[in-house]
Order: sequence, then structure tokens, then C-alpha cells
Amino acid sequence: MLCVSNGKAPTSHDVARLAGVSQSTVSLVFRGAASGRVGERTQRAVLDAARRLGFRPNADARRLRVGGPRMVLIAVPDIVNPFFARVFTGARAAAREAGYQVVLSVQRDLDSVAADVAGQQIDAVLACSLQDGGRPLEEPVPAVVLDAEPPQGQGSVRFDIAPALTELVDLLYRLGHRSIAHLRSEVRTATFRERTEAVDAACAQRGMRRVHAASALDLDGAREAAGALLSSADSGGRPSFTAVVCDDDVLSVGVYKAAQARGLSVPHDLSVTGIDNVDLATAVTPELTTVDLPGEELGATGMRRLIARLEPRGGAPAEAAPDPGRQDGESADGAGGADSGVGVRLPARLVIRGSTAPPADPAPRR
Amino acid sequence: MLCVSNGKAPTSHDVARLAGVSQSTVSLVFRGAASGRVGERTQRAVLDAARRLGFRPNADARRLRVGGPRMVLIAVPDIVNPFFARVFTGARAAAREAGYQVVLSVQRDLDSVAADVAGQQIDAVLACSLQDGGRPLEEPVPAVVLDAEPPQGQGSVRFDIAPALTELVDLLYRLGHRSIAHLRSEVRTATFRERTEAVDAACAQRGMRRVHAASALDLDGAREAAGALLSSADSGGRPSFTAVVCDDDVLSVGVYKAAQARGLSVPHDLSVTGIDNVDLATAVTPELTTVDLPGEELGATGMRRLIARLEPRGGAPAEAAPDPGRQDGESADGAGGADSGVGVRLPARLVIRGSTAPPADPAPRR
DNA sequence: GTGAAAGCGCTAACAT
DNA sequence: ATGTTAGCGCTTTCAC
Repeated sequence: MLCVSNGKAPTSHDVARLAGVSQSTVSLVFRGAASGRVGERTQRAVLDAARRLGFRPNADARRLRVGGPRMVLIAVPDIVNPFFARVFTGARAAAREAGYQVVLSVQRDLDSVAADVAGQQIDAVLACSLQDGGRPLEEPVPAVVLDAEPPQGQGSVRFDIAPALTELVDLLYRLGHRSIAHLRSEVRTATFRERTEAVDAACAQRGMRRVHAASALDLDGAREAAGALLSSADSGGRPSFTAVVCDDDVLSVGVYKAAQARGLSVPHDLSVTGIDNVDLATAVTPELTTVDLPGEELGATGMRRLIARLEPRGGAPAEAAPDPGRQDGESADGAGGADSGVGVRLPARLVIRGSTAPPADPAPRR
Repeated sequence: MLCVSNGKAPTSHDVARLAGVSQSTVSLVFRGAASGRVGERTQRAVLDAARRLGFRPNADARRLRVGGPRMVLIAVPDIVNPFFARVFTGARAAAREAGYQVVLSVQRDLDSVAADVAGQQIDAVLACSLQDGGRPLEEPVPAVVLDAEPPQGQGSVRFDIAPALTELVDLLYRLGHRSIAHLRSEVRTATFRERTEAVDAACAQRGMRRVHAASALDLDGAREAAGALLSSADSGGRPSFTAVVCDDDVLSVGVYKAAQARGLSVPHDLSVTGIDNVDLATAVTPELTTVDLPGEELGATGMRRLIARLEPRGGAPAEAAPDPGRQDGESADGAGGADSGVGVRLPARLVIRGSTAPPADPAPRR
């Protein structure tokens, strides 16, 4: 390719000059609007010149002119985590369906997300599972948060996890468990606080004993935490509890591992449960009783709500107030335009599998 | 917020008018270049007017003027698959380190990727695991492909998987296995063809018998395929092989499940191996002997090579040929500028865990 | 300290 | 069938 190498990328003007045509002809050819308007020979000449220069139309200039499709940014803390990947997938599908472009931002703190928003032409933000305590996003960008406390009047979609967790504790109770452990996540977000509250409440209501431990959300951390938990024995070298309720499927697998290392069998010696229902849950033996969290649906629902806010009414409101100098006074309240029902909850569903069973007899086994 | 609602987004001009200043002052304020140049009062007035109008600077216009940071697009077929997520993560990290922005494209076919490339201002493409047979990307965008046949002179980074697989088969051989099954992926990409070739060659070399089956890359498909494989029994209701080599960890879990359903114990009755070394591999019992595929490293290496091609030399070549009319003649060869060593291979490593053991005695167990 | 003016590369009327 | 022209919204000298 003919490398101009004067440091700047070739423009349609350069192509026009090389091809011996005007710049607008180049534009016509590259937009595909050339059929019937530009001659065969000319088109070929343009394409040829473009190839030789390595010309690529400047997308920024094009968008500045025509106004590109709307873009929404989806922020998740960790795309390797299958749960977030599913949320992203669901949100992305809903966005595309509505004709929106999607950009992904993998970022833990809100400030970095804000930077990404400023750097690109973002029309709205869908933020998943952000740490508590962040301010909303000082920019006036419509946003909805997923799986987190709604920062202001921002709109949120979360799981309604308490009923399923109550049901889960009740299942354990009916199986005969009277003392359980709760392996919690160290992460301090709203959803995990809610899980703790739900488990605590359900136990209290049934008069069940309950001990705690917290762990990082990975296999190694979970194994370690679970090991410590199981070692806190009191009755003849066996733990004081007969079931472990975990905040996440990964934690449950850690418990499996720790139990196994101690010669405890799941579910015979120890019942275990998780939350999430990822692939792991059916890969392990016995398969894990868990609470299904439909991630795709969370993402899709959030995205639909966000888009609904972006497109105020059914049609385009033909009313125009061409006087831009008018005042409105009140700007303190509802900067984002609070719509009805800020804060939707999606049902979580208990999935019963083989990891829960009646507790073993006091007689030591093995 | 004072909603102008004439259909168009407010511009810096609108803000200027409302604030009673000139447009360039608004620009100064919004770039933060205002300190010492614009008065306190004026700044406040500008910010205020902006807030009331809901003004957000147009990123496209800004980039058109200033020339934004370079962007590279990373294309993967499925972001929920943890392997691709890891590749993306590695590539993204390498890109950011070099000051590049990253956009993700989750797309199976190359044409959709091309559309994404055209829609945004993309300077380069990193494409992972694309289906065979696609043309390179007709646009003159520098690209490198990951885990796939390099389409042209495009540059590629792949795993060198054959040595580890040979080592794996050899391990099985030394443990006493003489007849194995190979559970392959249905997906017909270069990497899976190579896996088959490596396994076949290693078996042939050692005079081991080998049967085949193919499966979709998910748990259900794998369970089914593995079930069929195990049912193809010949000697007293037991399969004719004593080990199953799988193209992917997920397939291995399917074999675990199918074996379990038939009362076969892993590794006692059946040795099983995988490829990938995802979380699943250590979650199952016994832990899976597998071939580790460092996804992050694949992504990072590919991205570094791509960026190296984007930045030709150490410094900026001050030489300028201001005559744009000059010809160069040859454009047929090396359109992308083939650099040394198109086609890097990253080592894959055998990880031995508990799922491989000597085959059981002919005497039926259980 | 603030404003006027010249583009960035492209598109879309409107001429020719 | 092709060329001319006027911007899109912003940044950035250079005057005042």
C-alpha cells in the first residue's frame, strides 16, 4: 500500500485527489449510495485509490454528522465470573433488540466507570453489583443499577432472594436440621447483607442455632474458611452443625472440599446449599441444592427499564418549544426523572438437588 | 432540569447563551483548563447553565478534533465461557497498559465483527477462536487471530498443545492403559483438529487402541455423548477402554456424570482427562488431570503483538514525505506488513491430578 | 479573563 | 453523473 507516512491518516480528500474526483464522490462510494449515481469506472477508481492509501472512513466524523446509534454502557465488576457474564449477555441482547449499541466496562469502582462514560458517546449506564456507598454518577446520564442499592432516584433491579432463602432454611428444618452454619461472602454489598438477614430471620423464627463465617468468593478462600468452620468442633470431633448454607455456589464447593478432606460425606454427614445455580452446581457430586439467580433476566430487565426511560413515550412528541431561553426553576429534585416503581425485584427460585438430606444419627459413621 | 425538548441535545453553544458567555469559554471550563484563565463567577455560571440544560459534551466531536486514544476491538465467540472471558481479560489488561481503549465484540461470524469495526473508530482487531474458513476482514485493519488458523499474513497466537497431549497419552500408557476413548468437540476449529491429530499420533505410536465420539461443548451434550460412548460395551458390560481423553474440561465432567450413572468409579474403573484447567477441574472429585491453557496469557500476548505492529518503531520517524502524489507501485504483497514470526505458539502444560490412575483389574468390581 | 474564527473529516442538500 | 457548499460540536490559536 502506498504509505503516505506524513503521520496523519488519509482522508477522503486524499482519496479524491488520487482518484481524480471530488471528495463528495468518494463519500458517495463509501456510503454505498453510489449505485446509479456514480459511474462504474469512477467507483473502481475511488476504491482503488482508497486501497492504495489504506483509507478508512473516520467513524467519529461520520457520527458527528449523522448521529450514530445510541450507546449504553454496561458496567460489571468481573467478566470472568459467569454470573456477571450472564447478566451482560442478557443486557446486551435486550439492548440490541432495541437498536442500541453496547459497550462493556469491567470496573470495580464507579469513578473508573465515569471515566469510560466520558470517553465515549454514552447515552445511558447499566451498572451491575457495584460496591455500596458510591455516589450515583455526577453526570446527568440516565442509569439503572442491578443487584445493588439504588443510589438515589436511579432505578434498580434486584433479586427477591429472601423468600427462596426462607424456603431453603425451612427445607433444612423439615429434614431435621436444628443447627446450621452460614458461610457468608466477605463482599459487603446489599445483596449479601440481605442474604444474611434472610437466613438469620428464618433460623430465629424456627429456633434453629446458627454460626457464621465469611470468605472470599473463590475456591481457595472458601476451602480455607470452610475448613476452619468444620474444625470448630464441639461434640466428639464433629462440627456442631449439620448443614452449611452458603452465599454462593463457589463457597459450597469449598465446603465440599473441606468436608471431604475431613472424611465427612455430603449430604450424609453434612448438608450443603449454594446460591446462583452456575454450572458448578450440577458438576459436583452430589449435585448442589441452590437458589437460582437468573442473571440473563436481570440484565435484560434492567436494560429494558433503562431504554424505556430513554424513550419517554410511544411516538415522538411533536411539540417543540423553540425558545431555548425559557426558565424552569426547579432543578433540585428528581434529576433523573423518577418513573413509577423505582426498584423492581425479580424472583429467585429454590432448586432442590442431592446435597441436602436428613442429618446423620449421632452415632459416628466411618 | 430545564428540558429544551426541541429534539436535539444541548450543545456548548446553548450553554454559552444561557450563561451569557461565549462558546469557547464553555469549552475551557469543561476541559478543566479553566483554572487561572476563567473567573470564578463565570465558571460557576457555566456549570450551572450546563446542569440546567442537561448538557454533556459530545464525545464524537471532541475526538474528531483532538484524536481520541486508539481503540482495539476484541472479538470472542462467547463471553460466558470462562476461557474466552480470561482471554478477554488478559488482552484488555495488555491494551490498557499500552494506553489503548478496548471494545468487546461477542460475535461468532466474522461479518458481524466487521460491522462492529465499521461502526466504531477501531484501529485494530484481535479475534479469538473464530470459525475456520472466514476471509481475513476485507478492511485494511491490522488484526491478529488467537487460537485459530492465521487467515492470511495476519499473525496469530496459538497454543502448542501437541506436546502436552503426547505427554498425557504417555502418562496413560505408563499407568497401564492400552485402549482409550477420545471425546472430541463437535466444533470444527483448528485447535480441535490439532488435538485429535495429537491424540491419534500419540496412540498410534504406542500401539494403543482408540475410539472416538464427538459432543457439543456443554454439560448436557457431554453427558449424553459420554453415555453413548460408555454403552458401546464389549467385554462383559464394561466399555472396551479404560480411559477417556476429552477435548475440554466440560466434556470430562459429562464423562464423570455418565460414569457415575453406570456405577463406574473415576479413576478406579475409568481414568478421565480434560483440557483447559478451568475452575470446574478442581471442583469435581476426583480433581481432574488436564492440560492447562493459559487464556490470559494468550490474550495478552496477542494484544502485545498487535500493538507492536501498530507502533512501527521505537520513536516517531521524523521523516515526512509531504508529496502525497507519489506512487509506490507494489501493493500486491504483504498488505499488512508481515513481521517476523507470524504464528507464535504458547506452551500448554499437563497438570496431573486424581482423575488418572492405573486401570482396574479385569475382575469386575462393585 | 474572554471572545472571534478557523478548522477536524464527513454527509447531504443543492448546483451543474 | 459529478462537483460545490454549508455545516455537525468541539478545540485551539490569536486578538482584545
